[in-house]
Amino acid sequence: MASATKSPSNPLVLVDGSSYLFRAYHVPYLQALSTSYGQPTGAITGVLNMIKSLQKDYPDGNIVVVFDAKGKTFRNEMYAEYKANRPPMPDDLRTQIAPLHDIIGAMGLPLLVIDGVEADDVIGTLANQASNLGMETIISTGDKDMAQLVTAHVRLINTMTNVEMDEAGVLEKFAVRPDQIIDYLALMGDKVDNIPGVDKCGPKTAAKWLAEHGTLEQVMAKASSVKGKVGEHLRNALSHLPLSYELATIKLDVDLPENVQDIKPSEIDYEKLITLSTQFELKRLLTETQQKIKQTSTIQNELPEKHNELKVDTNNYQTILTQTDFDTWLEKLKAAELFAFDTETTSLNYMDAELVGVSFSVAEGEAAYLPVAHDYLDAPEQLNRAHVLATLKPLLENPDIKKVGQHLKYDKNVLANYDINLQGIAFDTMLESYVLNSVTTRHDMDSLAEKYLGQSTIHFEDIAGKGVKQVTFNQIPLDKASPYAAEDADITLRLHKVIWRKLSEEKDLVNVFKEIELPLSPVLAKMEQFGVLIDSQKLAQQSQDLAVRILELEKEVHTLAGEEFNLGSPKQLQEILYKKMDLPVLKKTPKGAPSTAEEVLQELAINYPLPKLLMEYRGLSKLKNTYTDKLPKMINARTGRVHTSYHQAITATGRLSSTEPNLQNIPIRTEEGRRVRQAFIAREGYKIVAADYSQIELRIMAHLSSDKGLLNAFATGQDIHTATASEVFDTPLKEVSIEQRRNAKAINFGLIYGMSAFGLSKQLNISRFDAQKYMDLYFERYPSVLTYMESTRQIAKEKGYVSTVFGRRLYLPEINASNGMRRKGAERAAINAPMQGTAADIIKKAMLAVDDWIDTLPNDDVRMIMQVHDELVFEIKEHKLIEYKNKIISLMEQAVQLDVPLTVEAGVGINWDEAH
DNA sequence: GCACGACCCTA
DNA sequence: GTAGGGTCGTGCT
Repeated sequence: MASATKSPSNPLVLVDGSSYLFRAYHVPYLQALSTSYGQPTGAITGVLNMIKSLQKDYPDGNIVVVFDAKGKTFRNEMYAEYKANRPPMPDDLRTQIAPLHDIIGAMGLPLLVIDGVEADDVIGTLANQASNLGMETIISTGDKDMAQLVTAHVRLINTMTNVEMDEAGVLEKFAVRPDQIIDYLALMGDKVDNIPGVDKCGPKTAAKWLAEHGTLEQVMAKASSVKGKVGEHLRNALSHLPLSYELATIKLDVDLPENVQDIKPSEIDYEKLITLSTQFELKRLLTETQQKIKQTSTIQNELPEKHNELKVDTNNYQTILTQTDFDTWLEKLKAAELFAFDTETTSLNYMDAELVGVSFSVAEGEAAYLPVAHDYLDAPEQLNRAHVLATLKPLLENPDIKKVGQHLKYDKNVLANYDINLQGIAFDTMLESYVLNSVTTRHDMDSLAEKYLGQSTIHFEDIAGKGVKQVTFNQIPLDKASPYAAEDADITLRLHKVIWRKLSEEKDLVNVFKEIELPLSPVLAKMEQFGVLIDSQKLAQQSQDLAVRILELEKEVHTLAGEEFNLGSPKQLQEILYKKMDLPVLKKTPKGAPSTAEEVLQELAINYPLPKLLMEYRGLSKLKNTYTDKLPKMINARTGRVHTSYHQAITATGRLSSTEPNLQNIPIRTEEGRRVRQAFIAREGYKIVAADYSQIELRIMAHLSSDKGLLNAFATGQDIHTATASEVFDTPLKEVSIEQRRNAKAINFGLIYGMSAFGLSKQLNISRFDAQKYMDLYFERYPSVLTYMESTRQIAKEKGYVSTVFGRRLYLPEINASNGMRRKGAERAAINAPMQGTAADIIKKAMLAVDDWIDTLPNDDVRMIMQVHDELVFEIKEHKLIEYKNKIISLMEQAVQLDVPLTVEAGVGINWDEAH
């Protein structure tokens, strides 16, 4: 044995990929590796590191990587029990194989995966061919069985331990010659592969016998003369030893697509390597690839021809300061089939944002920034904003001039404040990325550039600073602002090309993008711009009332506790409750501290006075801090209304989210909470109409599962929870008790959330056993629901994603995770996503239909002002209130056609609370 | 000044 | 048991 010695000039290096894959998978520090979205990458990293090390040790070597194929091999046919004791490949290893193959392929290394045989056999065949041709061959493996392949020309190297073995090495290690290894292995058998050998015969005995008799055949012939227990074992093994010998023999004559001398590396696919290393967050591979690209392009640049210099130059960005340059670019924009467009402003809030400049890109690397309002000291003279906008207006408003942008809803809103109605939005990279895969990345431009282009962009913080020292865009010098702004447009166009190519491959996704997300964006913009009217006086009064009550509660609590403390601090509260007052600890937080959460307080409130007061305190201070104090502050001075932002590319499932303020979590469950809703009012002469889908997710479950009982219950218009209770508890509809209905409701909700018996038992405060009984009963009555749940889980595991009725996809990176908690969590998400996601699709389609209808109305009679997942809220003029309300109900109910009817309930009121 | 956990509001 | 956002207190930089 010797450590890696100098290699022959250009050896054939055969890599046993599968053996390294398994070994790397079990290395602790590699096991910890995974992407930010939960895809394990330890085994990939391990194998790549190993290949890298081989490339370093054998710079001129011809590296060929061999993997086991999926499925059975000829050895299984020979011996049904072969490897029967092996557990199936863990899912978190399986998911690493395809990416690893892709990466190795992109590295240009020949990759062999041959059906019906193992990697050993392919390596054996290649080594044999090479050895016959007198080629120096190195087999890189961690598998001792390969020692049988060692010859004068063939050596083994274990790249993980860096131990190399030639013929002498084999003899030293195993005390038998390479040509005796098969005999040696047959005698010992192999527990892991389930190959029978001679009982109690280990390496020592096997080597001893082979030293005495030379071959297995001779050992068997002399079996009768072997004394003692071992002799007996040997004689017992005689009948199966020939089979063991055969199983241990590596094939040398596998049918291969190419002969060894014809296997050559191919070109390195840098682009693919960048994509893959970015996708799987393989930092080292990414850096090395980028370095190699740099080296390669440097070499190209050093070539005498300079004709491609312009092409390579990615900094061909212009700053437009003169009318002449502006005119030139206007022509470019008009001539372009599609151009990228971006605005630079003073604020992320579209209502406050002032336009500072615009940027364009018409081709990769060809971009310009047109500043109009930089006003730092010594700022150069710029074109006049009003003039620029007036000139651009016809272009920007022309629906036939196609634009692409990143999150253009924002730009559309900003431009609306300058009386420009941005049209011709053909693509939006944020939405493209979101539809393509909602979960593997955030959808901001910096993240997208990293993921899809493998490029790091100039970040806003790089040029504007951060924290309190951050300046607004008008303060940023043009030498910094221009490259940033032009790059935004340039990158957007590049991103569009890459993402759209991927998206185009999936018809369903293109459909979701074109028919739902892209047209929805301007509808949301309209809702945001219009805003919601808030009665700030009413909220101010509520705040005052709340303040009084909160102060009272604080005093009472302090008295009970015997000291003053901050009721808002869970930490201080813990001290008081569990240390000072010595209350029982019912539950702990994930970090191990005793919990003071609502459900705990509720339990404690039965026996102690303080928790009850605290619950009231919490409820009221939440109300005051989050709603009654904050909402009036969000009123825009110009419009007198509140303008939320609807985020279209945040949630995994396709729902919208709302911020600044969040209008999707306004209280409704308690009386005090509902008062906040009373402050959501309509303009003079208008009323609030709130229309919501009833039981939409359960209806979708009925549609998706095609369950007869469930479909029938909806078709006949029954109260679904009562109907469920009637079935599950075998009670006539009319005799269903309140308690039974409540339980049925919990089951129904649980199903939507992918529940377990454990979860249901907690929800209903019953035993796990009873919960399981309920669930069993449910599935007995609605068997197709069970089938649907199971097949959804199955599909998720196989494909890695689930889909909505309209083809939207949700990827579940952790669906095959080895961590049980994570896997189970992904399974629940897989169950929930098609229902929640389809509901999101439906209301989005309804919004489009309603918006189309609103556009046909002559006056400003109807305004869609809010969306809360299954509810749309409108401001409607009083004169045709009922007619319009009914029209909206019908549009929402007919928005899509499912196997169940959709029903919408709508209410009217002078405020949002009354409209419910 | 910022990130994070605990808590609580919604569908 | 699903999907979100906002506020507060706390502890680190």
